[in-house]
Amino acid sequence: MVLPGSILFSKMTDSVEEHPVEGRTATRRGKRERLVAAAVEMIFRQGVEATTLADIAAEAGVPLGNVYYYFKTKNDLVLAVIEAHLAEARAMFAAIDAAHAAPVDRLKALFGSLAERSDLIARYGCPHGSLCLELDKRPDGPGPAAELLREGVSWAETQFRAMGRPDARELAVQVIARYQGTALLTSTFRDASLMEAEASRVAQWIDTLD
Amino acid sequence: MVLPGSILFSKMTDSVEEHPVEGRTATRRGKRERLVAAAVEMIFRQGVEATTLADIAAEAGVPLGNVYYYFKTKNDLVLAVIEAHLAEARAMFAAIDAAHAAPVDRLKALFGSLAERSDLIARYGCPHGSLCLELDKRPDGPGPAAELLREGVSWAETQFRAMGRPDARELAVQVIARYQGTALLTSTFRDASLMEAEASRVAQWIDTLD
DNA sequence: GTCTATAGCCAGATAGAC
DNA sequence: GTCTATCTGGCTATAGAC
Repeated sequence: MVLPGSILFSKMTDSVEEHPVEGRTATRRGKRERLVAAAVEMIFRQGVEATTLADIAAEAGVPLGNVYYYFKTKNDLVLAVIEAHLAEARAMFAAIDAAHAAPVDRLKALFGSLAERSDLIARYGCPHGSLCLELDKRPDGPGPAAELLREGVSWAETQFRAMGRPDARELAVQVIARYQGTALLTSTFRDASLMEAEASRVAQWIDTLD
Repeated sequence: MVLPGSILFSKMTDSVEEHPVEGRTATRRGKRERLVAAAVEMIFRQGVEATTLADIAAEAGVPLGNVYYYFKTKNDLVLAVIEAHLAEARAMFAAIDAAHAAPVDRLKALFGSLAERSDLIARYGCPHGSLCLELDKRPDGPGPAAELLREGVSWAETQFRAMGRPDARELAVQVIARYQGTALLTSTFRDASLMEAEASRVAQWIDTLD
């Protein structure tokens, strides 16, 4: 099965409008998207604080000053990054739902795709967890970043509930926590096999619940 | 059972030497320790990047410029913070080992004490995981911070091995990953009950392995 | 050993020509 | 809409009096 490429690996296409009725709109969309894609990439690799707007602008091939035409502040750009991750995550869950009817298969498919990314996770960790943890340290809390984890928990809860589990919520929290914790150890120890081993363990565990 | 207070909650005592044979040494030790304690606290709450030396100096009641008498760079101070956490973690494991002979009880004791800290974890997360994740984003990797997780994995591995489990290493990785992942969700959602629920689940799980 | 003042740098953000 | 040049502030780190 092929899942949609994560936003992390496939840069967003600089979609040139197919019918560029108005040149300005086409250009604007392209630059904005490139900036967000560059920000997603750089923040994934370096974290929010360590990534400068100059880094992002350079990666996107946009002059620094021009960034402020699209985003009033750095934080606005970070919010756009979170939105992009959210949209990507939702697309992935939708694709899994479309490809598999049984909740058991859906849950296994999720961990299968995570295992496929184990190399990237070993290098940079899970982008959702990283964002939540870093933004959580801010005075105003994680804010919208928390949605990144909530989305996964909700989706998993739906699957467990469809399996007839009354403890669906708890199981969903557990399965996401196991993934996030494994991602942390996988990246800290730079050992992709940890995530792969966890994926197969989760698959077995899911079967015992069915 | 009472475990030694974590470095996170009990500030290091500004130990005035009981026999201050030499005034200078006593003062120096006190200031250095206060700086490390303040750094541990501020970095736990705000993260490494967001914490300035001015923050730390103010918290410790030391003039900013004086910090450089004790630490050549900010990074040196961060290393001292990691060392302090390591020492604290080792002390905690030693205390558990001393209080319980059976590995099953030792593992349960660990999660019991983590559950007791659930409120603090709900606010700021696990300091070890936070440090690993943030420093992992640096060009040179997590460096010595990885020891923080390795220490826990090694200790857990020893317990599982004493239980006669040939898969002790894998089990140790799993149990630490479960804790770290739960800590992330606990702090992101500001819900201490997640950690408490996980602690009792782990206790049950440990029993099934015995 | 201690502390004040400040140097030097680099980030986010803005002004304004084009 | 685009881009260069620059302002402003805050941070790490140092100089040097005491």
